[in-house]
Amino acid sequence: MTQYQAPKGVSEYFPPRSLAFEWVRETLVAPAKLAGYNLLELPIFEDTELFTRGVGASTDVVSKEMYTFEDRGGRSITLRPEGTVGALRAIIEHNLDRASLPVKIWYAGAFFRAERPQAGRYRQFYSVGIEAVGSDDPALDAEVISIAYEGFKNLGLKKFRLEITSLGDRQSRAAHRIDLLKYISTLDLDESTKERVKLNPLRIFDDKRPQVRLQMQEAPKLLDYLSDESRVHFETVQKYLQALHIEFEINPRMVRGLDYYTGTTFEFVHDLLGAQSGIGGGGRYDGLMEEIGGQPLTGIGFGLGIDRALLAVEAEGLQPSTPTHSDLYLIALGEMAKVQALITAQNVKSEGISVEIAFGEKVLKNAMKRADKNGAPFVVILGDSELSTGSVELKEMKTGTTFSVTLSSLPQALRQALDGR
RNA sequence: GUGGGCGUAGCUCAGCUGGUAGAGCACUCGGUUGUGGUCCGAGAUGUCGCGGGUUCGAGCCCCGUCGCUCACCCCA
Repeated sequence: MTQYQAPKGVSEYFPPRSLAFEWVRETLVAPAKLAGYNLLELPIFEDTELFTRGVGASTDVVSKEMYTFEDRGGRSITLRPEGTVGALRAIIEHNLDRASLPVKIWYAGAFFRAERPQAGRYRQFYSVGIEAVGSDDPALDAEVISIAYEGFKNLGLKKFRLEITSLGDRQSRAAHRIDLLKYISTLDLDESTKERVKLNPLRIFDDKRPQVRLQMQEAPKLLDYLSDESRVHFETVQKYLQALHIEFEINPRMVRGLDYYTGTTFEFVHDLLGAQSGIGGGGRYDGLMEEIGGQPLTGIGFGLGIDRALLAVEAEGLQPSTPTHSDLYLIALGEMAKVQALITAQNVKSEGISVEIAFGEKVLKNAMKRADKNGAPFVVILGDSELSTGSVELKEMKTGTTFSVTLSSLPQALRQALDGR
């Protein structure tokens, strides 16, 4: 065993898998950019209170999963467990919500939760998120959902589902809560579950244990308590999704782990991932801006798990579209040739062609083997004869054919050859 | 925080009822001078996670410990 190991439960990506990770991240971000969302680069830590206020003290995330520490000034700092609250804080702090609404931003990066790791669950994980603040138009809900949907679809994923529900507005939930508590009080539950119910009775819908699920079969569902306004909003969102040919199922038992969600709420689940099947989720948060000191603006957003999306991609046997090799492999024989190789590589790269130089190779045969392993479609050898004539053989590895080009015209010749393949 | 499984070469793993370690892949070199893929040959590689115990002797048995992993709780 090596002396130093990465901290427990972190996900690390190195070649070649890091290329797939990068591709997943960019693919998930792309639809947001196309819809006019712009980058918001955020700190990875915030004042602890921001999360306890925003995410909600009753949540597991806040009550037992935060990486919290004291900085040198005695302030309580927490590594961000999710992205929405920090994004809204930045929007408020920098008055981004004074411009035309809705404010539409995206972000990507690491998040932290101090949980016991398992398949698809890490202590440091990566998400892509978007937030749209300042509009309660149901069309915005549909857009946000469609952006996530397009991202997963563009990865090539097939075996994922979209589940949606509405958590209603304040009135809807107050009415439901009374009946739900009444129902729950008749159930036979263990102590820790009763405690959870006290904090947020909706949580019990998420319990996976059969003895609890069974008892919850007949529980009153929030969807049946929606106010007229909430119900119309939810129905309109559904209508839009249908128009976009985005398939979904309504899951009245869906509960999100964060307290701020209201109204439209959704989750993307993948069928091949085991216990941690959620690859993304989000929803409206109509009281959150005010909660953390901003204007009373409504908003909606999502977080998509890059780690889990990558696992899903691999589970479906999909390949990233980005190649792991360079366009050209450049072999230099001798000291003089090495200088020329560096210069040639510079010229080739200026044409936007990727090139790798064979470093430290003395034997041509071995250099060729390496070229083959690299997978580059073209190879050029630079030796004494090439230096004296100023012309090189450009070899296409797949066919084994070579053609002679002058060093100065190599970038253009390569461009042609690559385009012609 | 609770429970199950597992820790042997860079990777995937084998190692029978205890006798101080092996395979495949990968890697390095070679199969006559500057041309790869296949094939053949040669080579390097391990404190068998760590500590203790039982034993003449432990990779194998016992205890502890650390780590990884899967699941529960919960979530991306």
